[in-house]
Amino acid sequence: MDICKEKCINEEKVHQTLESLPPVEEINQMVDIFKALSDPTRLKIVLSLLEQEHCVCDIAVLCNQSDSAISHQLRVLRTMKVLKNRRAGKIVYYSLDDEHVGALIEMSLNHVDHAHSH
Amino acid sequence: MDICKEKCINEEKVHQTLESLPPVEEINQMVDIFKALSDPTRLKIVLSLLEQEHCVCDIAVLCNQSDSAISHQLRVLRTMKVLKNRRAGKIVYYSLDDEHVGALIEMSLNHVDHAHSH
DNA sequence: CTTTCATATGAGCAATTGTTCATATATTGT
DNA sequence: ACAATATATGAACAATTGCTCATATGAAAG
Repeated sequence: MDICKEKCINEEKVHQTLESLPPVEEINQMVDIFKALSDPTRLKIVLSLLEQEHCVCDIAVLCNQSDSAISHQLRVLRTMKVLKNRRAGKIVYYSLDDEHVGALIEMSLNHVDHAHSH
Repeated sequence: MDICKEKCINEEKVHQTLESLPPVEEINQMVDIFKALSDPTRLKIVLSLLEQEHCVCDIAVLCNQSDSAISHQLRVLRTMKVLKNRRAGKIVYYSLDDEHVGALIEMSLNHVDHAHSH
């Protein structure tokens, strides 16, 4: 918090912004959600599950990836509480476990659609 | 598109979902935004710039990082068109260049606040 | 024009990530 | 009990990432 001397720092502005920042804990949780969606395979998985559940095998087809690769990524998303699963015999069905993820994806679609007018 | 035989695949459901998926191009752009926000330093930078512009030096203080590290990350965010900058003498001020990023962050804060009730 | 200060950049390196391959577990059918 | 099938997991490895350190650029002041 001790903003040092002899530098180009605008202490006033820094202090203002410092107060407005969320606690570290929250920032890290936000990072985790973004990280979950920041890989093409994982994003495709989540996109695939927006409307209906799917089994591992179907998700692998949808993502053009091996069952194993998908299983690894499903574990990541499960651990992050983005997805949940239910077992039906040999088959395991995955579905969304986070109501907010849909909204996040919607926003990112907005970003992409209204492409930059630079 | 040729969904193979002899497998546990539910072709019906896979086809439905396949049609609902955005084109690869769009998915990659979405991934890029999420990637931009999926690092604690970069997210903190963007959070710091939500309300007002800051110079590189101030951002470094706000993020507890070296000027160099911040400069590297600012370049990443500039390249991704998340930030823009303006020069005032020796000092360079950075600010948001993407109206949608604010909304994205808002959504992720929602996610964090209404913490999972599992 | 030389020095100083703010920022940018390149090389290098440790840490992390996403996949493959081999193997394990779980459930069903024979 | 055993084989077959769906999913999960661990080790290994290449690729990517985010930082540091040294150095370069660009602007103001002496």
